[in-house]
Amino acid sequence: MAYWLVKSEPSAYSWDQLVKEKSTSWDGVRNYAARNHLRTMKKNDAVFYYHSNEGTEIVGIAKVSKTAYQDPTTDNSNWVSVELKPGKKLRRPVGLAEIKADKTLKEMVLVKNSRLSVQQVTEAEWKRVLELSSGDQDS
DNA sequence: GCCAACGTTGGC
DNA sequence: GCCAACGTTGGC
Repeated sequence: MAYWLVKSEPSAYSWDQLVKEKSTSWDGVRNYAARNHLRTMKKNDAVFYYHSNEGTEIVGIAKVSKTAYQDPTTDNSNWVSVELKPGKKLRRPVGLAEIKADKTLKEMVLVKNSRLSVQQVTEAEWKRVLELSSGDQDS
């Protein structure tokens, strides 16, 4: 299983909205690197849900419920989307400042290339974020 | 609201 | 195929 991170501005589509709708088509991606990641996603892959602009924190874990298909918002077959459904909300959101300050996490794509909207997350990074979100295991 | 970083476009 | 110009993103 692979780990990912997707970004969304809460004013456009928030975690709460995903929870409420129970599933969403992750479309509108118009960046080749992000697109390639979407294509690589497998069913049940785990996806961190990051709020950009407002909050700037990882708030929850989504799951890939349907692998890549033609993006319904365009006729251009270059672009794909996947279907995501909400998994668990983090016990405590993990903020960007915290990520930047953490030894394990400061190499995350989120820090290195903050503009990429669909990113890969390593297993070590995944586990570390979960540690931080569950509280007190500070380094 | 500002600005740096990045991706894309288009002229040559 | 290079590179300057431009638009967009996102942190602050």
